[in-house]
This record gives sequence, C-alpha cells and structure tokens, in this order.
Amino acid sequence: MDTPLDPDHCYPALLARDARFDGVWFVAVRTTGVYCRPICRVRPPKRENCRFFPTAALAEAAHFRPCLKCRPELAPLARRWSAMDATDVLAREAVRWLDECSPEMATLPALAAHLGVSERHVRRVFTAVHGVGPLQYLQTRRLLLAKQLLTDTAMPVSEVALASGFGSLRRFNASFADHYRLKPSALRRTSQEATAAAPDTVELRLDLRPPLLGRALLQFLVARAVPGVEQVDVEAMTVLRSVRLSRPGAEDLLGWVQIHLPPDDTERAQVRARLSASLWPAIATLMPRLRRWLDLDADPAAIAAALGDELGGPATGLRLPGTIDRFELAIRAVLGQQVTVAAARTLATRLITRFGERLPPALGAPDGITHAFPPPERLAAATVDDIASLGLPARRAQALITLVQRWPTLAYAQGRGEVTAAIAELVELPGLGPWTAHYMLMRGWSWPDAFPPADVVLKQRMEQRADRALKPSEVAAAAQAFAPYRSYAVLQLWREAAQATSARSARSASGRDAGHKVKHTVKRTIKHMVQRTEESTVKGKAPHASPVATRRTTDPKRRARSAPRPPGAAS
DNA sequence: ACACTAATTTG
DNA sequence: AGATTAGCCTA
Repeated sequence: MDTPLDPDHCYPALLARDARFDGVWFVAVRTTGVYCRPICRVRPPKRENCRFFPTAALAEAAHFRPCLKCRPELAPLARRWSAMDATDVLAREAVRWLDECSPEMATLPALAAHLGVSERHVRRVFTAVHGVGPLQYLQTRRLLLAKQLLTDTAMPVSEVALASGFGSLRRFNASFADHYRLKPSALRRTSQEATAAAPDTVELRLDLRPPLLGRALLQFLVARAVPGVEQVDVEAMTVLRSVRLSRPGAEDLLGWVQIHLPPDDTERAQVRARLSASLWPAIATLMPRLRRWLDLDADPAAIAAALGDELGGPATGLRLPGTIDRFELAIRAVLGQQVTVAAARTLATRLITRFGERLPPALGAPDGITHAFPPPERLAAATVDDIASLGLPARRAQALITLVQRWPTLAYAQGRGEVTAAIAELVELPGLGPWTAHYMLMRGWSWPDAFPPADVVLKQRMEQRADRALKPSEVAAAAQAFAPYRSYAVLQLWREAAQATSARSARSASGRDAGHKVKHTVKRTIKHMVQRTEESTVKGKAPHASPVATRRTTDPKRRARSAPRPPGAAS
C-alpha cells in the first residue's frame, strides 16, 4: 500500500508547484470538489481545505472531479520498481492487463482468470495496493480518457464514449454527469478549427516531468529507424511510425502515429501525438504504450541524483527509449546481436520487406510509411532458411525462430512476473545471452536498472572514468553506484561514446591530424561504434567483432546521422 | 495590455 | 451566488 501522504510534506510542495510530485499525488479541495495536480497554476487553496490522494482514482472515489485547468488525465504516472513483493507484482499485472485489453474483455472474472487467482484475491490485492477496486480503477481511467478526448479532439461524442471503453453513449453520459457534474458537451465548447484540417486523425497531448532531452531521444531512434516503418526527423523533432496493436480479446489494429516533441529548452514541455483514425478504438491501450515508448513517466531529478553529478548532470532529462510493440523490439534485439546498429537496421529492413504487412491505402498513412512489423503468427510460419536468407548466420536465425515459437509462453512477452525471472527465462533460450536479455528488458519493459554485461562500449567508458583497466566483474561492481537507474547510465555512456566518436571523425575528416593519429582515431572509432553483443551461447564465448561488421561500422552510421529526410516527409 | 477561464474564497 | 485571484491567450 502507498505510504499515507503527509500534508506537512505535500502542502509546501503544492505551494512550490514542485513538478517532482506531478502524478505522484493529487490535491483535492473540499470547498470546490475539484482535484488538481501539484503543478496546477491556480490560486493555492488553504491548507485546511486540502486533502491529498496518491492516485486520481482515489480522489474520484472521494467524489472529487478533475480540474479543467491542470488536467489530471495528462499527468505522468508514478513509477515504482523497487521493493516489489508478490502482491505488488500481481497488482501491477492487473493494471497492465486492464489497460491493454478490449472493453468487452474487461471483467473481473476475465482478469482473475488471466492472473490465475480467484476473483476475491484479485479484488483484495488490487484494493490493498491501489486503494480502489479494479472496476473502479477502470471507470476512472475511462472517464479521464473521455475527458481528454473531449478536450483535445473533435472526435464525435459517441466515438469518444466507445473509444474510452463505455458500452453505450447513454451509460457514458450518465456516468460523466454523475462523476464530473458536467455534461460531456461542456468540455467541447472550445473552438476546434485546429483539428478540422485533418478530420481523420486526432492529436493528443501527453505531459511529462521536465526536462526532456528530446534531441537525444530522436538521435537514438533515428540511428535505428527502419525505412517504411519509422521515419525520424531530428530537425523537425518528429517521429512517424506504423503501429500494430494486438489486444487480448480483439483483432489486431493497424495504423500510424506521429509524435511531435517539444524543443529541449521548453519550460512546460508537452508531447503531441497524432493518431490515424484506425487506432481510435484502441486509444486506451495505445496511450500507456506511447508513454513507455518515449519514457514520459521518468523522473529526471531522481535519475540525475542516482547517477551523480558527473554523469547525472548531462543526463538530466535523458529518456530511456522503450517500445510500442514488445515483440518487434525482441526480434530486433536478436537481429542486432553481434552487428552494428547500422547493420541491424539493414537486417530489420529486409525482414520488413519480406515478412512485413503492407499498410492498406485506406489508412491514409503519410508518405514513407508503408509497412507494419509482422506479428508473431506471421514470423512463426518462417523457416530457419527463410530467416537466414536475410543475411543472418544460421545459428542466429535459429535463435530468432526459437524466440518466435516460444513467444506466446514467455513471461517477458506478457510483461508477467519479475525482472530476474524474465531474464532467466530469456537466457535459457538458445543463442540469446545476458546482454540481449538485459537490452530486451531495458527497452521492452522500460526497466530502469539494466546494465548489459560484457558491453564493450560500457567497459571502455567505465575504464576511462576509473582511469584504469577493469575486469568485467569490476565494471559491474562500479555500475552498482548508479542503481536503481543503471539503464540511464547505460544510455548516457553510449551517448558519450557516440559523441566522442563523431567529434574524432569530424577532426580526422578535416585533415588536421597527423597520419598516425588518424589511424589511431579510426581504430578507436571502430571500437566505440561496434555496439555488439556476444552471441552468448550457453557455453559462453568471449565477445569479438567480426571483420565484416567492423568494416561496415564507420560509414553507414555516420551517413545516418546527417541523412537528409526524403521529400514528402509529412510534418 | 487585455479579455478570458477556472478555481477558490467569502458572505 | 458574487467577488477575487492567477495564469493564459490574443492583440
């Protein structure tokens, strides 16, 4: 259960509008019946009129309605990874399942069946951890999503009701009026010319805890962007990609999403997400995934503190790129084994061409977005030879096939259980080593505390910081200092390495270096850029770069950094 | 600088 | 319910 909120602690934070607590708790004001985020820019309520709640659902259960100004539905979520016992894990899984499943499926019996425990137990555990029952949580979430859609989009009210997960317009109207003391149309009176231009898309807003280093996030994504599926424009600060959504109890949906990140120095940063109309029925599922993809729930201040001044300073606001589709990420992690980022992208491109699903023209996808990543069923039909023909060694093709076949049963795939168990299960798979497992958890689960073992770049950067050679065990020990946010240290160290490399290659390109120095530079460059993983079989081979991978390294990646965007890149 | 919105307080 | 306050938008 959440620790009770201490007004002595919360009230000053409220007066200070401390963003660190945004989404961590809400303040409800007795005299008005409204609850707000701590950052709300309204006249501060008197202390004796305040009540503090750890979640929006609890505030609503106490009959408060959300503020129309600070919009609690946009708030970043509170994250809890540490101190998880079995009860916490079960409650977390329950929330994720409720978030992701289709409305018809969202019943207590179905939830209990999914979790493999009795209904009574689900209810007890859920209430103990979240303070409200599963259905009340769901109700709150639906109402808040409806509120957002009414405010941000021109979507017809009947569509809003369905997209938010209500069974009928009538029940939606009744529920909305009941809880919020407002008619749905009351949120609609603002002018909607903005969306009139593109009636078959909706644009949503997502809030976060500033700062956001959007450029760094885009640079990570652009290096891995697969043509036809993803299009990143670092200058315009946009990401465009196709989306496949699979939900328990419903058919897959295809569509696309365009993300617009705010400039890095924006004070009140807000991300915008434009969605194709095809995705409306699954907005509830998509929103949390978008948040995890871009790591909008991160708490930069806490991360920077854990990383220390030297590393945490430059990393303040750095995000851990996650994924919308954990299956896609898993496959691409295997494709990326033992090869450079650029080579992995080439392989992924071939995979898309061969197995991807062409987007129907009716989706109205912007130019350049042509395919969706194949679902597990589709790849399950492939043979080892099919996969190997993409340019993978037979061994790795086999590893990929095994992963696909085991996918439906993996705890990792379902986001079930604890990190250590998920890693253990993944490492059991042939051809999948600890580096890949860590990487998969780091991005697929948004696990903040990964530190991929035996990573060459990480070892070098850690040695440089320690100013001496380190054994692998010493690297791991030194990384303990960054817990529980080692993933962010990883990102920052990778980033430093990439920046050092581009600085060196820029210097050598300008021809100011002496000959022997240039040679040295090139060698270092290659070492830094070969971001590979040991193909850790169970036998455990030492990592080494193949000459082929090494030669490919410098060239394509440098080109990728300054690649002009194709014409017609929508923005 | 100004009109406007939404919340909070006051009576 | 009316008055006040803070912040936002538009001019």
